[in-house]
Amino acid sequence: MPTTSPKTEQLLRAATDVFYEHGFHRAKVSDITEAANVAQGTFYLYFSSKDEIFLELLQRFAADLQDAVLDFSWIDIQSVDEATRESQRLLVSIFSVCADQRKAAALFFGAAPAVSEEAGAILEQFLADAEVITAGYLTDGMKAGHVRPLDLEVVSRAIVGYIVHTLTRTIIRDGQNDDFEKLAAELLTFEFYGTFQKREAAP
Amino acid sequence: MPTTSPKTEQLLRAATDVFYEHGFHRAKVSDITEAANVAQGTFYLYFSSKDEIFLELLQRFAADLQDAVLDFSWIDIQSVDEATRESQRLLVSIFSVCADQRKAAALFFGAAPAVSEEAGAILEQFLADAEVITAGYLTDGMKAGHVRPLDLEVVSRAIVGYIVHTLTRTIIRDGQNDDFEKLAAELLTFEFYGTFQKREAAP
Amino acid sequence: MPTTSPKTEQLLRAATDVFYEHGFHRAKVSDITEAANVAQGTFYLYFSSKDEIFLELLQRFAADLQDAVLDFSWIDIQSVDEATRESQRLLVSIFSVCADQRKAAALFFGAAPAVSEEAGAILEQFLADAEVITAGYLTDGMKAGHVRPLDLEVVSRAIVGYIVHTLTRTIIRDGQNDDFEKLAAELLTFEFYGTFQKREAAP
Amino acid sequence: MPTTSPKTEQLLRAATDVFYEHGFHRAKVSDITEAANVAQGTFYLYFSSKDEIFLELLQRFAADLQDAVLDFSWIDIQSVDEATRESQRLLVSIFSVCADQRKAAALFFGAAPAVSEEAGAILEQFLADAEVITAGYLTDGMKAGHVRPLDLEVVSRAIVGYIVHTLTRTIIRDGQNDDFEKLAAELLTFEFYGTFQKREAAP
DNA sequence: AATGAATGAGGGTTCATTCAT
DNA sequence: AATGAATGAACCCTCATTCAT
Repeated sequence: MPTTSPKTEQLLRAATDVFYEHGFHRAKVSDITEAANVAQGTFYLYFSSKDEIFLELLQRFAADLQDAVLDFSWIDIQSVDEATRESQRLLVSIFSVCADQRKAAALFFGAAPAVSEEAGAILEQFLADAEVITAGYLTDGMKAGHVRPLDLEVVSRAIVGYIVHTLTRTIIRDGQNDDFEKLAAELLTFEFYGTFQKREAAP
Repeated sequence: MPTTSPKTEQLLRAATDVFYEHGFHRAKVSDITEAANVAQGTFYLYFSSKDEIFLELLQRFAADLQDAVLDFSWIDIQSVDEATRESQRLLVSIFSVCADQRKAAALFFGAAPAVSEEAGAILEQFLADAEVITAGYLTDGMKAGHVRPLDLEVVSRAIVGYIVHTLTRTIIRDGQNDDFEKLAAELLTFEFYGTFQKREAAP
Repeated sequence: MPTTSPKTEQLLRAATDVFYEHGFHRAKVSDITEAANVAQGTFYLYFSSKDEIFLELLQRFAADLQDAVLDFSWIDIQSVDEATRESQRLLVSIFSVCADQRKAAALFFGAAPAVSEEAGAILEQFLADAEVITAGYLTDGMKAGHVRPLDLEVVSRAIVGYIVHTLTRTIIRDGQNDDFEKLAAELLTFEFYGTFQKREAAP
Repeated sequence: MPTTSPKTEQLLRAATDVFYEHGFHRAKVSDITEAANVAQGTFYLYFSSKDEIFLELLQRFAADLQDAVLDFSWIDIQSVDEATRESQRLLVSIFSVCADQRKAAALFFGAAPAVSEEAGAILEQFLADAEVITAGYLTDGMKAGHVRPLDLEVVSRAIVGYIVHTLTRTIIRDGQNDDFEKLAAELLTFEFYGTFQKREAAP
């Protein structure tokens, strides 16, 4: 039912604000319509239920995130430097999407599973995809010889974890909005080289 | 109001199950009392509200987690090997607490912010503490010369992030229940050495 | 407000279908306009309310029924045979109107009182008229000597009752659509002679 | 869910009054609870919905009617006089049930189909049963030789029709409350002997 | 005349909490 | 302490009606 029309956008914007402010369950449909300056009944011309508008919210944000991720390609990456640069571009891109849509991002990462199975599944799918993609590029790196042997499942999940956590806390919660390059660089250095000063014997 | 009595425990156990199963908002107080085999009114002899029992749940779990973390001490750690061993012990300890209380852990990491400010604050405090502790031990490592120069805030948050994400997905969601040593070792190798094969120029 | 225009007819036809299908209260004005292939607002150009179109519906049907009844005249009836023939013609005529407008008939006899006082009053008036007319022809019959002494009120009501019941169940509900002569004949035999084999002592 | 308890009865009584007064669709659950002097929520401890209490109402009334009808038995009826007396007893019994529960009777015969398929089906079943029973006793009468040859379906339906119509108009609408014997006698004379003065040639 | 988007009052139902026993 | 029946505030959603175009 959710089409694209000015009212749809208006309601989605209002809903994002209201859900972010009060939480999905405490938010009333009338809060949303008030924020969108329309009558209560108007809501149901554009969305069939409170659940649906939340889902639509998530799906749009998830799509934007997907776009940021898929825009990035590992093909034709030759050198480590290139990989680093590309990885940085990817992180910055993800950070930007979340910074631009802070409230939607907060709902996506923080509220989805508490709302409904369906909403939780959207986040779930995103995380699963992210882990698969990460595992894929680790595999490529191993084949190319840049990446050491490691447990793909464990490490790819850890990588997704540090990114998501940085997103939810630094970008979304704290609202950090600049220096994404520096942030990404610091994180990638951690990912690539770890915390140790020098590598003694590779374990 | 929550004291310790058999009924209190009974209700907390039931609440954990019910909240985990249905989610906080869909769970009814009557679901909890049914699961606990007491009358509905009895609930209010032990807890003053539905919110309160959820809070109590979180606080108990948070305390257990704290215990696991605080049990671990960085004092008198001399060598890298020792640090590695201790770090592994810590991770395994955290994993065990979450595995033993899977449902409470799921509510703690997944549902808290959606329930109330107060509940969210408990998780928030835990994560903040974890980041501080992590930053502390990175600082120690830097002083001792094992840890390379790095942005404390960014990296400590990243470290907490990969751990929490592994907890919520591998331990809590997937229910992995053994091989914690191996899992911890793999993660620490990632944390210490990163993903790269060899360190070219340290950036 | 209801005038006669193609749209008025279109809407009335659609309303008949929709009310019959869903019942007055479950039927939405938008169902009617959809069925009539006009916009929702158009409805209110021709009818001032949902109640009004229902009323108009009933009134038209009631008028058609009236016509069928009034077409029939007791004047100049001399013999029993003639009375029988005329009565049969009347019944067949009533049956035909109801069969031709099955849905309107169903609404008239079945739904009117549940919709509004005013709607109920239309049916009420029809039944009262029918009883009066019936009493009138019984009186004529008594004067003429064909009809035995009887309680006019009770018997005329009983006569209207068996006819209405046959209408609502055989013609309207079952949709029987032919052999009205036979049906009418059978009913009139019942009305005139009762069920008994032979008349012992007239009570 | 509807059990027998003082509150159940209280609510059913109140619902009968309110539905009779306002009609099912205009009646609010809060009207019922006010009339029953309980809080709105209490309603849902005893009935799962507004539809359900209406259904329960109908079922109880239908059961009472059934009882009145089934109490009556054609077995061992030898003479016409006996049949007449028994028929009269039956009618009086039905009349009494409807007079004692005028409002429920009005809802049963007048409102059921407009409320829900399920409610309509209860009335439908009652009428169908009544026709079958009537056909049965006509058949017996034909075998015994008292009843003339006739179309069972048509005449049994006509008989049910005159009774139901008398019920709904004389007993229920007008509230006639005495002289049921006389009324029944007059009706049975009509049923048995028809309206004609004397039987000429049996048609 | 015609449209169809917008309105907003209204009501059924849920459920956390209370309280008489 | 324990019960569970009773409470009533809260809220989602429907749909008859209006109105700007």
